[in-house]
Amino acid sequence: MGRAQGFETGQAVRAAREVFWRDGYAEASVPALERATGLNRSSIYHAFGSKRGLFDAAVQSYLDEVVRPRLRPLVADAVAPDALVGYLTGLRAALARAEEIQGAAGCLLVNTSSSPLASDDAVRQTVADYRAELRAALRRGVVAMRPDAPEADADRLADVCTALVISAFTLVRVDPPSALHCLDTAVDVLKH
Amino acid sequence: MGRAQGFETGQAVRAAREVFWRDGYAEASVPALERATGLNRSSIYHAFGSKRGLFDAAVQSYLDEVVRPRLRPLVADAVAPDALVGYLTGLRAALARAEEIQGAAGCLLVNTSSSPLASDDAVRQTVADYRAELRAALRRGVVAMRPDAPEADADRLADVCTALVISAFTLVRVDPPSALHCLDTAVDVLKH
DNA sequence: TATATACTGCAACGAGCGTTACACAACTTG
DNA sequence: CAAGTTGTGTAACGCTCGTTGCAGTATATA
Repeated sequence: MGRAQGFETGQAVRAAREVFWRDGYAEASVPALERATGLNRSSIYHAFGSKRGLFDAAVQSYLDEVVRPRLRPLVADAVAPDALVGYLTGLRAALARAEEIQGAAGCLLVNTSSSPLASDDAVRQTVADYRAELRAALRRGVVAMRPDAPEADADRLADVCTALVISAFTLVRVDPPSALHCLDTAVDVLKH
Repeated sequence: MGRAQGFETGQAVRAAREVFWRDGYAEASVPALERATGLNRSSIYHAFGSKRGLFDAAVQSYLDEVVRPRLRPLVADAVAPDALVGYLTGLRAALARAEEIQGAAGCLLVNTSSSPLASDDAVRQTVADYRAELRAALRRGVVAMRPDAPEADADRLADVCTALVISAFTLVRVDPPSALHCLDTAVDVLKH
């Protein structure tokens, strides 16, 4: 009963996500979020309670719609031998693309981890979980690639790949060539 | 001629540096900088012109007093074979220590690279140079460790180490164990 | 000692922030 | 059709931000 919501929630969250992605939590102003979502403050605060509530929804949407789809081939029942290389090259293309499309660059969660919001326990947990998820997926890719390698080698390779990916995210804004080079190095490392 | 400055510039910059390090540029408020440095706004603005001027001084001080001293053994005339491992273990200790002492964590420049300030050309250049400097130093360490290794191997090892170090910086705030593990992995990789 | 110069304290500025209050419009339910 | 509930628009709130003006103080030079 009552009036129906005049906008699609998922679409609004997606628009807000881009702003948080580009500007970070603190520097994403509510007026900017209004503009991006096309919503009035009233609608935002009614639907999400606060700026932080919208951010949390954006993070959830980021995990569900950006991170996990990209990692899916690495957590499938049967992981293809070249799934990890495919992930890395796909990510490379995405990083290069994101650079020119708009300001949103790198990884929303990695960006967040170097901000004061990282002191928030909920955020900290989310980012830690994300890192563990990424690492576990990459490890699956390593194992699919080299089924006979010792566990210690798989662990080490997974750690190295994870670090190279995170570094790429970190560097995209300030040094895009280095960022892309990180992912190339990851592919290179996997072939030795 | 005229009245002498009542505070030591280097000391004030060092105090401000900690605040920027902990909170980032945008979230470091001028009142917080006043408190940390013990200076009045007037003194800050007279000496540094603006908040941004103080930040630039803080970055310079960070490079001169934190980054370069730590990298010195790696750019000496004769680099010791275990200089790189020494750097990594020293950094590990520093990361673990910084966690408990105060909020300032990770690397001031790496933290900055995931913030909107990274869009500033001067900042971007500084961070890019820093990354190149770090990578070059680590490469020297690799070469000192394995004088007979092919160039391509040295490059790859240097890239991997650089990425592991940057990842460690990125993760310190949200997942300290993983951050320390990155540096352990770097040492591990160097021994294979 | 007189004068010019440089540093500091106090107070206020305009602007933007995130948030809230309230009235009105739209629609579902009885 | 009436009642009740929910979404939207307008306006303002109190607060903090970075910055500036200005008077006053301390020092170096002449």
